Amino acid sequence: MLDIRLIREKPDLVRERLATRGGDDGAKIDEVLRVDGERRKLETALQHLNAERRRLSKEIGGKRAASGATAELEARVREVGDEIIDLNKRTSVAEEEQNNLLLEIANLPHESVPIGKDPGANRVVRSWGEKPRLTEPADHVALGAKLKLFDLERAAKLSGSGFICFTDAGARLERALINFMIELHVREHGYIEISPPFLVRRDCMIGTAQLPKLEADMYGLEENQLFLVPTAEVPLTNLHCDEILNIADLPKKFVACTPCFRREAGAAGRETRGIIRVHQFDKVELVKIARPERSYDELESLTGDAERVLQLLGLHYRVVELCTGDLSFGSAKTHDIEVWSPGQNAYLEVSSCSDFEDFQARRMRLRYKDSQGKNRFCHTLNGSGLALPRLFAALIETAQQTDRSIRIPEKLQPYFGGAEIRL
RNA sequence: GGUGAGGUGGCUGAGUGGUCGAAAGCAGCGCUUUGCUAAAGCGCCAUACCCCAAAAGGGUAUCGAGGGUUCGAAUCCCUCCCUCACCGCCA
Repeated sequence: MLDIRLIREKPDLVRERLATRGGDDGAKIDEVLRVDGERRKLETALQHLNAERRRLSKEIGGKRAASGATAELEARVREVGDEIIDLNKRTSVAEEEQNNLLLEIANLPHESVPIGKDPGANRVVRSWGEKPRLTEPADHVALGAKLKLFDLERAAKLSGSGFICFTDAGARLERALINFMIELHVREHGYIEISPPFLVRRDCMIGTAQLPKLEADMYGLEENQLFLVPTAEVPLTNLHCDEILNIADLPKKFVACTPCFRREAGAAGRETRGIIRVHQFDKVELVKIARPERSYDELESLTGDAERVLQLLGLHYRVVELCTGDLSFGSAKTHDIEVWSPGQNAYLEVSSCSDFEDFQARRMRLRYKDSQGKNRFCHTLNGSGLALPRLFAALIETAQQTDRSIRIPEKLQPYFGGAEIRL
């Protein structure tokens, strides 16, 4: 969330930056400012009363020690106490109202982010490799069916539409990709491997800003108030919530592979063919907790770490810088990595590398002690490294041979235990 | 699931009704001593918020969370959450 002091001191700047996203968060700024003013008034009055009570209570203590009469004083304190209870309630209500508003206001886009309403204003910053020259390429659905790599019909029997059941060589290929990516990030990029819980508390979901806004997209377990993680970003980023880290320990770099659960409410009919958009998928996720000065350097290197996966697999991709209107709620700047899918004849988003600055850290009270001994909020970043089903689809489509067998990229062969897939 | 113990500052840990935002130690910062390092000595060192144009300064809250008792709560009572130990059950 945004710093209330920034909103107070530079409301116009905040409104202006928020307006570039295209939402109506600007209106919430007026609301927050109103509640903030009210809250502070209440708080000040409350503090005066508390001071009064302390003073009188101490006086009673002194008089009692000197065996003086205190009945009159006690009656006065009782009155003050009643007022305190009342004011306290009103202050808490205002505090909560302010906090709830702040939780619903999006992050400010970084100055370098191109201004624009929709994906049309996104900027391709670079691309790598070339589109493979294939004559009449089969798409992953056809390839998967022919080589029995996954079975969507049977998955639907188990769980309904939007679920994947990888089978045989397909399951092995997915596992090979996971191991390949995790090993790469751990051994060559210096990330610490984590195997986190897949169910998290509501607070965590608020911390990384999936909630309150995106509740309709999340799977939750009502009974015990836990949520299925929509991405490993949630447990990884929250790992150090409520902590004050040592500056020497930054940046912290984590990698984890977890299933990701998403309702995809309202996405019906869009990109839903095959395994491109599903309710559950595996994803290797990269998360960094960084000091603010290094934040944007860390974003560049994180993006590079994710790109490396595609380079080693020989898959053509491009990196797109999202415009202000396409930025997710909490992000200040985002690079999407899009791999080429010959079957769809389109680029598929396989990673979204974002810098949240202190937006998430403030929500989860994630701080570090700077060299002056002052506590400051960390910056948090994350990006997929990479999402499995789309990577899987792009890989088999790109690596297909004219007889519809698949040639496994050389770097992946040791993990897969073979050089090709054919029936 | 049952029983018991416990949750205090960056960490360890004392504190059972007022003068406690909290002893002591560790870590950190500054100074002194020193060829350098080490060691020693001295001092400083929680957070958030509010008031103030700002600085200086002042104030309030916070001892897991919420509620209660009381003139007054880290301290007493209740509820919840979490941790640990043992027992039961189970991959």
